Amino acid sequence: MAHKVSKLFNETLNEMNISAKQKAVLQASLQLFSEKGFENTSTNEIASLANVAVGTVYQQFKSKDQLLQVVIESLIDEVIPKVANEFVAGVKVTQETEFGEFLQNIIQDRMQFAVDNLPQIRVLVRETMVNKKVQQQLQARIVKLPFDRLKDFFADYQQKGQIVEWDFMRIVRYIVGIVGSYIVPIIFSPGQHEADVGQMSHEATEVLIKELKP
Amino acid sequence: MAHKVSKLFNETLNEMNISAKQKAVLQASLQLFSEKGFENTSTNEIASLANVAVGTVYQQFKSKDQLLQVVIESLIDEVIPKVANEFVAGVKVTQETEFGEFLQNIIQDRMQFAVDNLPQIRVLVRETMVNKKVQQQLQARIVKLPFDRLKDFFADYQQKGQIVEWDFMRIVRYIVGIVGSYIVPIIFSPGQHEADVGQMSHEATEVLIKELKP
Amino acid sequence: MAHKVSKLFNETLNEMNISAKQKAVLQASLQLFSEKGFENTSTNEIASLANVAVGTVYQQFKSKDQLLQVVIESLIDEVIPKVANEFVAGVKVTQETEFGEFLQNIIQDRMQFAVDNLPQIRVLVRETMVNKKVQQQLQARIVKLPFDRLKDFFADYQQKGQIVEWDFMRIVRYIVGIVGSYIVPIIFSPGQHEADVGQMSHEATEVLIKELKP
Amino acid sequence: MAHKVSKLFNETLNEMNISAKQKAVLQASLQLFSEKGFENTSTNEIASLANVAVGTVYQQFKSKDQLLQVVIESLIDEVIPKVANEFVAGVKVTQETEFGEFLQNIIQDRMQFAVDNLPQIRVLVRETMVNKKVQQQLQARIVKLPFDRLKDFFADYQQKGQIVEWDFMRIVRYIVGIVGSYIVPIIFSPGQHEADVGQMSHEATEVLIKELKP
DNA sequence: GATGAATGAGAGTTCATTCAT
DNA sequence: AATGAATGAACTCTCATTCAT
Repeated sequence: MAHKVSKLFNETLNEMNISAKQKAVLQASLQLFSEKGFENTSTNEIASLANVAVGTVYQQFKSKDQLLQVVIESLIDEVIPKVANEFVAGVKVTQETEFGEFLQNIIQDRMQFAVDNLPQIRVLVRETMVNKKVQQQLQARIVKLPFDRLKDFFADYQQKGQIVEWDFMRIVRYIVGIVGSYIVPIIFSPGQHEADVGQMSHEATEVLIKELKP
Repeated sequence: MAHKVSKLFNETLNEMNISAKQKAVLQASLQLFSEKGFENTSTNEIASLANVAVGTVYQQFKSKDQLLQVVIESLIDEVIPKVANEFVAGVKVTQETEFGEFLQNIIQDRMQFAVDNLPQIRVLVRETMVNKKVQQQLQARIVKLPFDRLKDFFADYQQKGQIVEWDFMRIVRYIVGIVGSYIVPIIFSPGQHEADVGQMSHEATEVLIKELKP
Repeated sequence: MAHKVSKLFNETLNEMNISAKQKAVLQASLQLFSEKGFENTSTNEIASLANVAVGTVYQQFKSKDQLLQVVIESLIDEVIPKVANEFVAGVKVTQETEFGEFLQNIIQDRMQFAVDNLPQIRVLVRETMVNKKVQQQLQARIVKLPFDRLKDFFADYQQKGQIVEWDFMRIVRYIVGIVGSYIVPIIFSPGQHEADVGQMSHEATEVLIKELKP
Repeated sequence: MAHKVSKLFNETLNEMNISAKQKAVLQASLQLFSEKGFENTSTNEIASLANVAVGTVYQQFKSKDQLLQVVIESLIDEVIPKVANEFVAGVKVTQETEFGEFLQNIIQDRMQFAVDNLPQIRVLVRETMVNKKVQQQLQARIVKLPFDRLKDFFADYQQKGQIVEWDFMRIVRYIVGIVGSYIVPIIFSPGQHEADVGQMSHEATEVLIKELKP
């Protein structure tokens, strides 16, 4: 179930009807913005990583800011919904699935996803901190994500009396909080952790099951 | 128990044996780095906010990078330990204090602290994402923070059988995770939330008590 | 007698044996050079006003400079001689025509011509100021203009004792000077004057008759 | 009576309270704008002619456009009024002065002035053709020039019956027209004419006296 | 002939840093 | 110690020109 954002990003670029060079520009931008941050990346660097002349960058994109916008918007408006859809659709659950197993699956999957896509997550996090427009776009997108199927599962477990009768958003908040307590340190310290997703997801599931008991 | 980082930052500057002008420079730097980010702040802006000539900035500080270093180091090596000390020292607990009350106090206090010091937290978070040196410094400092007294309290509650026998770091991780699930959205969306610390800390305590039950 | 330069320019283009697209390029160039000046006009703008791809511009013309050359040369070497010929040929004069009537006709005609063709005159004036080659071309052309018929008329009036025995060029200089004193302000302030050609030519004729009396 | 605009321009710069380097920048700008036109002059060229670093140009002036503005405004709002004042004040005329002598003096003086200051006149002419703001500023300034003393002289000659009873502005128009018929060709062809101011002013005076007879 | 994406030299501009005062 | 004009490397961006399609 875990995806490579870079692959989905490339698919998005393919749908954008731009030339191979322009795609290379956007890929180089994503990579460099992720590695060094937007302000510390020069258009010259982007061009040379993309094997392209500086002017080519500006053929399609009006400014460096617009380049960021396009990269971020692709992530927010194209990649994130795809990721969310595939994630939600990929959740395997039957009438017999215990909540613990269900939760373990979700958590392991999302942790693996985070660990697999640290650079792209970092760009989004960083730009969200600096750029108001990005904040609003991301927020607007998150609100619209199709979590209905997931919501239904949780409602089912609530009806069966397996988990507490809290609001769906509150439950999500705590799952994200506990998962984040493992993932955020990794996001912030690149290359320092050997992330053991199995161990982390096991622990996180344990505590969350306890937390969400009726 | 909650503190104003800016006040502690000023105290730190007073101890640094620098002139009033240089203090103003550091204060202006912290403010502007927090508002616009390091890269988007020019030395001219810093100088003019500090009511000082550009040259004066370079009298004391070798470079703009050093200026950031000094600001960040002051926060990490002076302010954070003070904050931690005062926090830990300020925790009121007796033999009769129930764990719930103890936890509620801690959480409310730290949430209030976070809400009161958003700009400074933002600088640290942002620079930690871009700047490897800052990452290492912050990490090295956190490890050395004097949490022994706190640790003892938790050990006590564990001995009394009031909380689960998890590792202290694991317990802290979950507390930070749950508290973070309320605070992080506020850090990322400046000016959008009316933070109701009372309500938030109440909810967070409720879930954490459940989570930490034996 | 007054002509539209744009019409003559088009005729010139028709004689040039170039494609419709290339004609559109030259027309767009003339228009944009006149509106914004050569340096402030980009080849992209020319192409898009001409509804043509940039490459098409360079199919026919070696460089942007050559484009200017062609436009200017068409004006100087084709349009101006035509204008001059038609003007000179169109002067109606018989043995009975008084000098005043003759002069009034000439002046009114040329003033109307100037007012009708301000944009093209502006291009020529502007480029003449910046571009040495244009200066030389224009000068060389003016010297060769076929003013013989006009010269004869003036010689006739001189023989009849109706006008002063000045050199033809000196007479022309003063006519141009007086007419210019009305027209130049209009050239320099686009859109500010309601040019009353009747009134202006009347005044100019009055003073010139006086001036050219024997 | 004839002045060097460059000297008056320098005086204006001295009154502007700017450093020697900044003065050099403005002088270099005037020179280059005059020689090659604004668009064909690069900030690098200005800096190197002024013996200054590129950055220095931008220390005082926000943009290349502002540099032009400052140069033009100095000419229009400082130099031109000074020139006009000195010219009008310098006109020597007594009750005995014949109109012809009076006119000859004026014309020779202004022709000499024009010939002596061709570069600066060229900048103004050229920018007036391209730049609407300059047009308005120049026009607004010309209207306010203090020609009262001159007007009185002409009124005197009119009362004495020595010249025709035309409106002052109409008389000025024709003087400018005739003088212009000698000067404009020189403005437009730099370095081609050996301007014989004596001969030119003599001819111009001759025709103007005739023209302005009652 | 026509196209327009690609090119890269060079433009205007910024800004961390220096240094004479 | 403080000043701020001066510096120039490096940035973003433009645009005349080319060339594979």
